Amino acid sequence: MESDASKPQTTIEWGLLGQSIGPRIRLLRNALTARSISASAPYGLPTGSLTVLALIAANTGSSQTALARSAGLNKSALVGIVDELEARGLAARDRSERDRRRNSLSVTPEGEEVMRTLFTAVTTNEAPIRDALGQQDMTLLLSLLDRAIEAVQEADG
Amino acid sequence: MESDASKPQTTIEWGLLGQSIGPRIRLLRNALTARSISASAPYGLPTGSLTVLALIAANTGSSQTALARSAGLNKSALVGIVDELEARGLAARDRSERDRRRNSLSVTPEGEEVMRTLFTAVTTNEAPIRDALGQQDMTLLLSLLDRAIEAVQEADG
DNA sequence: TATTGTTATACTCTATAACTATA
DNA sequence: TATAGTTATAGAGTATAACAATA
Repeated sequence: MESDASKPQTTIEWGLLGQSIGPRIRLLRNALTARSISASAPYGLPTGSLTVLALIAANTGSSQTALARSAGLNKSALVGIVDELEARGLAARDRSERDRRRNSLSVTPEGEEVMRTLFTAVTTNEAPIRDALGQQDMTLLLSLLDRAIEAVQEADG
Repeated sequence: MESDASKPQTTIEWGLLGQSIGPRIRLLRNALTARSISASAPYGLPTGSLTVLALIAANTGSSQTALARSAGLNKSALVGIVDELEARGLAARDRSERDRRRNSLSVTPEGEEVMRTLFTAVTTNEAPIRDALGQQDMTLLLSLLDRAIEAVQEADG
């Protein structure tokens, strides 16, 4: 890790969008995705799979529609992800007894393991941010993001 | 605007990823993109174009490579965006005199106008977030995001 | 040799619309 | 009729690799 004083390291000049959140979110997403792909490629799982896996684990028995809403995804988009998780034996689909239209989702023991392994990759991935912000500001950032998420979800109905 | 007490409106349970920034960024990006598309569709410009336009305006004479780095994009990805902006007469490419490999980018007067029009769309787009956070927390969120961006950019070299 | 911009190409992610099976 | 999940399909966004022009 070299400290390179030759880099200007100026904050990006956003111009008219200086007070807008969109461009920043996009940039961060691109950067994190790029890092995440190289980190999780060995496991052959696409970026969003771990998120879905974690959501299933935290909401066992959830339906796919409910899960899609939590993940901010279209229900169709979720099908393929769950397909893959199921094919790898990481998650299970069971028909709900009470409403046979619904799938009841759960994580398998294998899924739990993979989840934890990938979790360390994510943590490593985000380490630069965590290090730069420190524990306190990181927590603050997360809570502000949660409030932002809540706001857009409410706005979109 | 109805206040609907019937909605549980619980914060999403991220489980293992409760302290991770990635899933939240992804979700916000999806939500904002969806809203942004419906907002800017009348102008026929893809989501990222306004960001690039604003960056060009704020950094007149910038090269494409420099711009790509600022926007967090691959230089190849930027070519198509600039192509479109140029085709619509919103931005101009001129060969740099001092280094004839480089393009010197600038925004046309027409581009300035479109930029301002689209800016109002973006502002409307993000209004729910701004309203929910208030001016102070919004500013705080933006500055934390900027620090996060700086951190990942430095980490990625 | 190294860098800027370009092209060709392919892949990931996500959405829309139409379908089925249940309710 | 309405909802949960599925399929088929299409589109936006982005990256990699190879190339030409210039340094």
